Amino acid sequence: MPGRRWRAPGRRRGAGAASVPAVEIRVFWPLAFPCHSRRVTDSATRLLNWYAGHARTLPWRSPPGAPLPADPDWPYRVWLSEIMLQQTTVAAVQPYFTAFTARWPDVAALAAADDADVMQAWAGLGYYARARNLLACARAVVRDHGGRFPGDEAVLRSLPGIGDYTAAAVAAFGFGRHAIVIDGNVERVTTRLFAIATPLPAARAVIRSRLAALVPAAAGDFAQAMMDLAGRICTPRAPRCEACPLRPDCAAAAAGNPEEYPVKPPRRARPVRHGTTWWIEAGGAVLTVVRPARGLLGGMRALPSCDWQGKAAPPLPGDWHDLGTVSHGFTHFALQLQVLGQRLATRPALDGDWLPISQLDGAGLPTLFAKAAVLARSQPDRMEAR
DNA sequence: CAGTCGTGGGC
DNA sequence: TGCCCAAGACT
Repeated sequence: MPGRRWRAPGRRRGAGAASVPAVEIRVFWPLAFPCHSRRVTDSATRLLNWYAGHARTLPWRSPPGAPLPADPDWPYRVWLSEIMLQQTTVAAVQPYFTAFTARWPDVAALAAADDADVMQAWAGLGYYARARNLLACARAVVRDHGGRFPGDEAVLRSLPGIGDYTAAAVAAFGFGRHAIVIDGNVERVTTRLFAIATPLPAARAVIRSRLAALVPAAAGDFAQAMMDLAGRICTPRAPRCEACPLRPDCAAAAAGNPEEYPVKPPRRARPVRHGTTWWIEAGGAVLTVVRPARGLLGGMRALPSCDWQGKAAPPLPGDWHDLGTVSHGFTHFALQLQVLGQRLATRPALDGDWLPISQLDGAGLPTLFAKAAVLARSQPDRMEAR
């Protein structure tokens, strides 16, 4: 039986994890679903056995085979991590997750936070709509759900910033519910496993139905295992099939072309846009603005700038000094941002906030404007006071 | 459906 | 260097 093949992982963390008896762990295992074929059940078991010995240790993850942490804020931590992990690497998320959970240890604390503080804390992580939706979601949980995250997938799905993937992930990882968790990792492993040649996104219906027959009772561990497998073995390029527990089952490996999955539509060329930002300095302070809530870098603190789609007039007349150009790549276009600077004896009457230059590093500028600020500060002699 | 929305790392 | 990529959601 599958349970006998399980062995205790080398290292474990979390309350009570080390004392969990084998018999208790076994109930999480995919013990013979009548609707599953033998082969599919074996695939899930092979993956879980691999995961038991190879799971990454992450602060938002309970160890393989372990019961859910008793911490009442566990779902909050899972949710926070999943929002941060959307299109973002584990390495990039970790310091932000640590900072957020230290500063806002539960959903009520986050819901009570000032918008500006959360946006500032999110600065540098990207996709800033996530931060706006993060606050909206925390406040909805407090207002509509008594400060406790719902465990039901459909209810989770109705909250701001939570789509199909995140709803399933929070239900499975945060509440131990049975859910079909599908992200880019799972898509890659699944399309290779079954050699699904339909291009994305049309392939998603097939992926879901194939996966539904594969997910065992331990749905959370299974999904985490798929992600670790995708990150370390079933990688986008040069997959290490020789080390893969699913090698015996994998149609793409058998055909010798795992790298050809998933099939994606051709990418559009990324245009280059040109824009201007203005460094306006007076008395050791620089003028900053908060960008409109929606759109690119929405809601973030920034330097005054044009919309880099057309011409824009400078916020004040005078002799502008060319401080250079910043190159920055966004998802669907590249930006060449010219930085023009002017140092004034007194602050002109302009909308925005004057920040001491010494405090700019912690001010929560997105990377684009942080680059522009570095450029401006690196050549103070280029700007003459008038 | 297809476009919008960041950033840093790897090759 | 330039391109692809990473635990997607929203419109």
